[in-house]
Amino acid sequence: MADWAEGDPLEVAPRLLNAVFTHGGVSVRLTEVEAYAGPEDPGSHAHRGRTERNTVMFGAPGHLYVYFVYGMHHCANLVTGPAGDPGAVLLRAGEVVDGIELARRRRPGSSDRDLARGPARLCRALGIDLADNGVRAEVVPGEAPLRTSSGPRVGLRQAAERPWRFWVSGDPTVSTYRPAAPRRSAGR
DNA sequence: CTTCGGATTGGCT
DNA sequence: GCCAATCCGAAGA
Repeated sequence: MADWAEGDPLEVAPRLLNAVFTHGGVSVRLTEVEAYAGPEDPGSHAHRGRTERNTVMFGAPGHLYVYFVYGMHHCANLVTGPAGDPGAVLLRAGEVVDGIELARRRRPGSSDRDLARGPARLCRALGIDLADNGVRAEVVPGEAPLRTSSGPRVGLRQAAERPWRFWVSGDPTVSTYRPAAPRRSAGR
């Protein structure tokens, strides 16, 4: 991997569409991603500065930033830089194009379409967990999609209006958009 | 197809 | 203590 996947995450994110990401014996063609900029992006884990969890985001581009959410799920980002800047792109969904038998075993009961349709599902299908935080990412460019779309990022309460989610228009493996779930107010 | 609520743990204030 | 870059199953249209 090289220059094409490094730099401003807002520029890298659209280029990752149709690229093939391989991990744990499974390959996916990426169909949906989200850009997370540096400390100035209120939606980024890097917004409040460097901590033990997000250290990888502040390191060299080309590595995976993996984190654990909701007490049960993992999500994977490609760190893009630019160097010294904690930019990253969340890998939200893809189509399994190799190693599908292995992916099916990791996600029993799932249809092929749903194997990597969603950031936590993608991690499960590729066998990604915290042990993979900081490892080098294996990504090769693909043909530019005929059409792409962009819109608000999913599940965020901060900076929810920024259209920093990118996907391949009309692709069936793109996850369905859901706004951030409002938290139940106290006392009931 | 849609909406709704529960699961479950680590990170941060 | 509060909350999260989510998923799944159940129930309704």
